[in-house]
Amino acid sequence: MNHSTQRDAILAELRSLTCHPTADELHARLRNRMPRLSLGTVYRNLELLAEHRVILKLATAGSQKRFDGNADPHHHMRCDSCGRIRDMHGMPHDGELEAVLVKILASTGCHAYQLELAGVCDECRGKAVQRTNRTKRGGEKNGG
Amino acid sequence: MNHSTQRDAILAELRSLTCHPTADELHARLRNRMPRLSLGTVYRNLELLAEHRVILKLATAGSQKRFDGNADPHHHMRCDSCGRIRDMHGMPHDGELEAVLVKILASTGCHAYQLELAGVCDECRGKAVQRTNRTKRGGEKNGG
DNA sequence: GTAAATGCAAATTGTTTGCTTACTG
DNA sequence: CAGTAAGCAAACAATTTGCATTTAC
Repeated sequence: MNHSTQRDAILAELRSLTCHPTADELHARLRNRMPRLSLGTVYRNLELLAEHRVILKLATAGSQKRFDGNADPHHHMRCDSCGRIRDMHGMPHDGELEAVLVKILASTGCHAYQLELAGVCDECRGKAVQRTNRTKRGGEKNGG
Repeated sequence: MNHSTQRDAILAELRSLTCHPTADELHARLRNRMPRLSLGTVYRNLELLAEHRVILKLATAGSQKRFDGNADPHHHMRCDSCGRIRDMHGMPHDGELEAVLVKILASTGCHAYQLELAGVCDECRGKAVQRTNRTKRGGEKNGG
């Protein structure tokens, strides 16, 4: 893997975000600074970086691939309503969970895990009180 | 949700499998018996069944959606080498893990979780001893 | 100077949708 | 019969690929 300006920029951008963007979201952001950056390059590099375990390709039930600049194992929650994926840190029993998972990794010989919780996020739960289900499905326009 | 012959067949087929087929894998299998079954119908029904939580739409890092006839929360392992997804039951510390996750669901208000472990499956590890890495990437032709 | 990476566009793949006809209750 | 669902084909979206050019070592 040679050095490349584009790859650096992609990685830096991804790392600067706490959300979990798709390839085209990253592309859109970077295009301001690098107008000639092509979407294909973004795809190629994200794939490459994930293969080298520099970043994480998320396991999600969604229709687009999402990436995470934080390659350390941690947990995600997918909101049933808005489709956003959020990091769960500092959730109750987090330490306990971590401990069990470390043991499981060791005993199975696996190198990583991804945990996706499904539910309705705080933000959407808040909304639901005011206007109850105006739209049927939130979809996944916003990635989180 | 009305009753439908096709939906029954799709569900039965999915439940009869321990692997986690894609829509077109299911379609291919069913087509023997139901030659006029269309792929669109398979997609529509899988989506519907998953929405009603009768089956599980898997969260995976792969490029195709995979479904699981077993809607009860359980764990999966994705093989880095062959791409197959396997159920992990009876793994060490399973009970412990379950217990923590139940607590976490309760305290976060989530209704489900999916855990995907990543590593190399027993079968591939076996092969690797005999012929070390003849093909670079196993891809994900075989779904698990 | 050779291998790797880019940009661009075209191709491919997976999934969804529109519409007409056929079931189900 | 009124509402769902199916079949089929066309549309769509996301991702990958081929190829000529550029960049890194």
